[in-house]
Amino acid sequence: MCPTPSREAGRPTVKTVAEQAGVSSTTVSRVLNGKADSFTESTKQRVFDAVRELDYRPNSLAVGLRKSTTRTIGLVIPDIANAYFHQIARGAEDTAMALGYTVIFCNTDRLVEKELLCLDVLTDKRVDGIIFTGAGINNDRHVADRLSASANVVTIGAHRLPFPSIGVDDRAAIAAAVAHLAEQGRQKIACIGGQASWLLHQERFAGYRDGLRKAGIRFRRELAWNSDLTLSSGQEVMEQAIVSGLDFDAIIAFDDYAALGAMRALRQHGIKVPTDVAVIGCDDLSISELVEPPLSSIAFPVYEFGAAAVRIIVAKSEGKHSGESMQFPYEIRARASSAPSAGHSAAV
Amino acid sequence: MCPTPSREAGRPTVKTVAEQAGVSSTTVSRVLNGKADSFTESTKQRVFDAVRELDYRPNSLAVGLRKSTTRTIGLVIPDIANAYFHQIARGAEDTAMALGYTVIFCNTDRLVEKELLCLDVLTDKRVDGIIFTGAGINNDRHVADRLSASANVVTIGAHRLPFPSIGVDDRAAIAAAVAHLAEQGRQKIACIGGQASWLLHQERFAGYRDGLRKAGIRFRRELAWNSDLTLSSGQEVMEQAIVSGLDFDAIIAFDDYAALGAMRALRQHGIKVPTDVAVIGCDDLSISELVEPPLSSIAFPVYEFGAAAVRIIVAKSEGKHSGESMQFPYEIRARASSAPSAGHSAAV
DNA sequence: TTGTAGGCGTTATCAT
DNA sequence: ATGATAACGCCTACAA
Repeated sequence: MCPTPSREAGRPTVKTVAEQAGVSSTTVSRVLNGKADSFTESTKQRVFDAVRELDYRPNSLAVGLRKSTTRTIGLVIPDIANAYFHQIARGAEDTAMALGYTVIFCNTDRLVEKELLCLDVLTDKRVDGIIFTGAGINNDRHVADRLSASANVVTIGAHRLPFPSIGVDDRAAIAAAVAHLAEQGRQKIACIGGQASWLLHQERFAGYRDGLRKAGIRFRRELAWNSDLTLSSGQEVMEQAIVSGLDFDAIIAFDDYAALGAMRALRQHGIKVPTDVAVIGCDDLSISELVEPPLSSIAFPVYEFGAAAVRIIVAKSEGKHSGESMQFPYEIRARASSAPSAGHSAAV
Repeated sequence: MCPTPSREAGRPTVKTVAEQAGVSSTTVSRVLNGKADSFTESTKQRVFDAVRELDYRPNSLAVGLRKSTTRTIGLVIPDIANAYFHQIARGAEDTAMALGYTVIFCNTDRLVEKELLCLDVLTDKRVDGIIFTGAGINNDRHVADRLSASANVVTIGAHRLPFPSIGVDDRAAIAAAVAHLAEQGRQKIACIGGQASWLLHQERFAGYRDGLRKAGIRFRRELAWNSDLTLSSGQEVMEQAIVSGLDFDAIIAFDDYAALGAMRALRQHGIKVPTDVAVIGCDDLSISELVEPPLSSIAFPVYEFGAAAVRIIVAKSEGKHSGESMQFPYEIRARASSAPSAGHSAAV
């Protein structure tokens, strides 16, 4: 009448299985956990049969309580709706799932209170580790203060936290982008940065100046603009620059959203990209190659960031100490927005 | 020397707090859970002080085990990297966090095995409910079979599962989009659909035919194309149609990605949008208004989908039975791709 | 080769 | 107004 055992509240426990199999719960546990090779075949078989018939699955709450490890990883993200974080999330979840781990995620909007709340919630849930992304914008003292130094944490992106970190050489990446623009014969290269207090901005801004210096171009303060690295903010800043009558023939934005906003402002003023102004962004969002003209950008292996973070956490959690920081390569994706005849890619 | 209590493995428990406060652990638990208003002020105070000093936070594993509720919600998504799901995820997480819940998410790529795996993992973790999104593509029998009928599940989008469902009237939405194209004077309206077996496709395709009928346009089989509703698939299908020399002056795609792919193919063939062909998509991804020309689309309150799903689950989980299905309004966002002088919006 | 008993941290029941 | 105790489901010494 009811062949498939229902998955109601009253789910079977080790005890149920033990009774059904006619053994003790110890035996069930050991068979299921692969301990003790020394078991009668018939015993094992009876246990497995009972498990199948009852559709038994261990209660991970109980397991977690007992073993104080939950095979769960917390992912702290500013905003899952921001394209930059999709691939991180995807990489993390894929890898976690493949390793038998689960991912809990929280959005912080870079709000300190929310960051702390997330940290607390995750700690309460006894996650085995936490991936902390997208900061380097707030001062992150509060994070360090809330976490024990021995916590299993990995940061992604520019941070100053005492944990293994994953990312790219932001400074060199931006410098390479500037070099790319210079190679196209651009000499008046402006930059749309973030806010001066952001660690991320500081790194990339240093790269911008490096790039100019190496290209033999003098840095001009009036061509270095600050934004929030959002679409609207990029548009605004560009608008300002145009109406101010500033003279430039190229733009490097520290973020694709800002670059897209800038392109929109340029279009509205009838300024042609790349003829009049070449544009290159940063992060290579999936949108970027869809706009007209396709936006050049600096690509990072973001999926790998998430995957690597999980691997580091799992390794440490399982006793293998691999907990090192990692630097990934970046790649300039030259498209029509910065190169008359686009298409080539330069990796580092 | 060490003012901030460290959060090492040896975290304080109720017992620790009890000792520190000079009361029993029962008292601690009751004070903390707001039971028993009948407590000496001094007792309460001592407990709260101890909690603060020790930085005590309950172990949610133990709580979950005891109360068999985890304040955790599972979010099953085909692919978090697909723009359609960002706002769902965001809406779900925001709402969950505000209600004191946590979200676990898994990507399934619409693979049956992965869907089942997710379901099992979430059940093992004793989540209080599951949000199941983006199906109506697979036959979802396997999902229903794996879940107890009393499970706290909410589906988002076209499904045939015996659970409360959230979405829009897909059929009416597409019909409205066809009406919009007809209003622009378009008579040869083609459609880029999904696969015939997809529930989602069936609904929207019915809407396409409804729309044609109401506009007094005869349905022509050769203008109804099937795709995977991806960028590349949309591009391919469009390519095919063009080289086949088919005659059409408008396109409705059942998904923005497909529409964007189609626009790319049109551009490559020098066909002007909207002059030669008007295009409208579906889902109104955030990308869509960034391309040139901006893509018209049907917008759904996707953030609300996620939020509402969480609210339904939480309500049911906490005993209030609100578990009803919900239909949200859609809105035609007419932009330059379908309207010479774009800008107006028609909501329903 | 297998079973018994205790405890992970919490809350609920029953006393006092 | 507060405490002792048991139980949630599991794993793991320690015994046999």
